[in-house]
Amino acid sequence: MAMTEAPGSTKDRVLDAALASFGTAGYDGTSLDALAVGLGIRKQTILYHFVSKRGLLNSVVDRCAGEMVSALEEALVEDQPDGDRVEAMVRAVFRVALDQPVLLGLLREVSRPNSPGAQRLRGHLEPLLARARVWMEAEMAAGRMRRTDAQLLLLSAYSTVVGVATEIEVLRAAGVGPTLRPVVQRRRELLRFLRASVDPAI
Amino acid sequence: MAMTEAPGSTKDRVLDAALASFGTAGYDGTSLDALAVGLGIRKQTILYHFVSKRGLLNSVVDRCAGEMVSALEEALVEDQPDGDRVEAMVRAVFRVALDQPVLLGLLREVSRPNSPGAQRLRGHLEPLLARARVWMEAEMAAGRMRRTDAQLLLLSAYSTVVGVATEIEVLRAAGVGPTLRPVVQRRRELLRFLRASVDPAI
DNA sequence: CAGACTATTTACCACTTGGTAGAGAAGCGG
DNA sequence: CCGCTTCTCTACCAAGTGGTAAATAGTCTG
Repeated sequence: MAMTEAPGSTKDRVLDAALASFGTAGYDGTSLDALAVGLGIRKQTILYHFVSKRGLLNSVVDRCAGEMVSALEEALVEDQPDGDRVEAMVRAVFRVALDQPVLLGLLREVSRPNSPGAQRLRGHLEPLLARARVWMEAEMAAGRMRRTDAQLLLLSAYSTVVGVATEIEVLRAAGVGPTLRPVVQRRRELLRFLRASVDPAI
Repeated sequence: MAMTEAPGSTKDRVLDAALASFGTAGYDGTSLDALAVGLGIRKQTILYHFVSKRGLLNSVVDRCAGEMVSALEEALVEDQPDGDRVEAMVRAVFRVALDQPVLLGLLREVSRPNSPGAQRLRGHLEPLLARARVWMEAEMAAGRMRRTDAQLLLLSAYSTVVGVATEIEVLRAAGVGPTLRPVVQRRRELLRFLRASVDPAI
C-alpha cells in the first residue's frame, strides 16, 4: 500500500521531533534517548520504526527532500511557458523555507560534506539539478541566457539559501523573531544576482 | 608573560587539529580520544592543557576570532581615509578565509545558535560589530550612506560569508578543489550588494 | 643534590551512547 | 478461543564518552 503515514501516528511524531532536533542540535548532538523522552515514549520504539539512528536520519531527509522537490516541480508546472522559471523556483524554495524554518536547519546540517545524510540528500537533488543544468545549457545555446558555468551558478544559489538558514537562526537567537523583511531582502538580492548572471544583454 | 604559544608545541598542534576537527566533524562529532590518537598523544595531555573539551573549543574560538579581528583591524589601518572601508574589510575577511579555509568550517559550526561557542564568538565580534554599526550610522547621518538597517546589513554580509564556507566545502566534496573562481565571484557579488545597499545616490 | 615546576603518561571511573533480545499487549480474521 | 501481526515495553549490553587521580620523567633553580 505504501500509504503516507497518518500525521499524529507515533512514527510521524518521531519524524517531526527528529527533524527539529537534527536541525538545531545536529545529528551527533541528538540522542535517541532524549528524543524519546521528549515524546514520552521509549527509545526502543524509535528503533522499532526506523531500525537505527542512521535510518531515522535517512527517513527525515527523504521526507524533507520530497517536500522540497515536489514544491519545486509544482512551481514549474504552474509556470507559464514564457514566464520566468528562475524566479518561480526561487520563490518556491523561499516559500517552503518560510513555512517550515526548521527544514532549513536540517538542510544546513546536512549540507556539510562527510555528514551522514549529505550523500542521501545529493541523491534526491541530483536529478533535479541535472534537469536544471540541461535546461540552462539549452537556454545558453539558444542565446536566451548568457554563457556561464551552470553548475557554479546553481551552487551559488544553493549556498545562498543555506546562508539564509543561518541568518534566520541567528536572528531568532538575537530575539528578532522570524521577521520576513531580511528574508525578502535576501530573496530579492538572490534574484537580482541570478538575473545578472543570466541576462544575455549584459 | 602570556606569550603566544610557539607553533610546533604540543598545545599548538592540539589547537590546529581541534580546529580542523571541529570545523569538519563538528563539536559533538569530535572525540578527545580520536583527536589525541591523530596527534600520537594521550587524551589526558589534551585535558591537561585545556582542562575540558569545552575549554578546548573556547581556546580554538579565541584564537580564530583573534586572527579574524586583527586582520580586520589591519585592513582598517591600512585604509586611506577616503578609501572604501567596506571593500577593505570584505577583502580582508575573504583573504583570511582563503588562507585557512578550515577556519570557515569552524565559523560555520559555531554560527549555529545554541551551539557551544556561539556565545563566545559573539563576545569577540560584538565590539567590532558595535563599532561598525556606529560608523555606519554616522555615515548615514552625514548623507554619505543611504539610510538602511545597519544591523541587518551586517548580518546579511555575515551570512554570505558562512554561505561561502558551505560553498567551498561542498565544492571540495565534489572534487572541484579549492578553486578561487567561485569565491572571487561571491566576493564581487557581496561587494556589489553592499554598495547597492549603501550608495546614497540610489 | 634537593626541591619545585611542567609536561606527559597509565589506570580508572561514572555515565551515556546506539543497539539487541524478548516479553506483553492490542487488535483481527478464522 | 486461537493464532497472527503490529506495536510498545522492560531488561541488558558492549563500546565509547568526558573527566579524575596519581605516578613518572625532564628541566630549571637554589
